[in-house]
Amino acid sequence: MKSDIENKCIEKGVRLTEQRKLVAKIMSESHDHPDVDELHKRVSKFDSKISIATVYRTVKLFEEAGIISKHDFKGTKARYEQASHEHHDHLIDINTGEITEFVNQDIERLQEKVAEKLGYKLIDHRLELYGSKIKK
Amino acid sequence: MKSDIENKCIEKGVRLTEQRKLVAKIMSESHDHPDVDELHKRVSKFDSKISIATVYRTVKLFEEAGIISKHDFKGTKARYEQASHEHHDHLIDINTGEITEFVNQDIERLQEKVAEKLGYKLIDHRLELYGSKIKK
DNA sequence: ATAATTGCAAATGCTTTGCTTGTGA
DNA sequence: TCACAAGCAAAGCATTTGCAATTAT
Repeated sequence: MKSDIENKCIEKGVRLTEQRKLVAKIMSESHDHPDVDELHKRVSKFDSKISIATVYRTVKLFEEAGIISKHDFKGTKARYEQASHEHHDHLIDINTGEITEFVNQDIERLQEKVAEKLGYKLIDHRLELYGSKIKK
Repeated sequence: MKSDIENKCIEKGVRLTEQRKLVAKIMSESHDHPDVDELHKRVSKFDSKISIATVYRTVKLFEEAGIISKHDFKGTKARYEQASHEHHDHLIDINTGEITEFVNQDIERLQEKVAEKLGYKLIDHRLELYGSKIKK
């Protein structure tokens, strides 16, 4: 059956090819934040001839359609995740690279306030926490 | 006389060359957030033979010594500013690229709390607001 | 003196693109 | 059918690096 992302492509009128369906499927099933290289590795298991240029073009296309999100965390290549309904931010483990998602409405509200106070309408933001696990 | 950054270099035992002194001087006097290209342009007015490779090496050196800070804002090349005593975050005007610095202790505190709740010690963070000016 | 730094150009790493062939609606 | 997409290799862009010549301590 069709993957989540494939359905969103149909919704948005994004033309589907075999390669795009495959990237859609893999991204739909990935619950981490793979970079393009990793994504290319994953799709290559199902289509050994898919070009990395196609993967680059596809993630860009999906991102521009608002179907997936791109993140440029410090010191890493661009990573992608399925765009989710609820907005969230990220905490990155500086030792392992592990990513935890979180939502904090208080911070969200304060950001708007800060922007407003400075005479701006908040359009977008980036909040990343970098930390190390506390052993208990 | 010696620039702020030049003094910090002496403090930290960073070897000073003519080129480094010049970059130090320009960065000390710059109250914006120039990228390497812009910085190279500015120092070239005083030393037309300075290589951009040297500028790259110098900002990297200063950054590793904690004397200047590097920022990778969305969709731009790396930009630098003199490391300042008080921590602050940035609001970027999405239309003009203009940068406004701000501090918000409530947000800072909440970030620590979020990290803690997730089992992490907060080591570093990145908070950037992207907005457009409200015309009044 | 001599270990570190410069300038240059070549190399790098990630990402994009031109072009020819293939393909989805 | 035929505008658009894929694959390949080449190009692009920011940044780094090897090497021979120069310089700071």
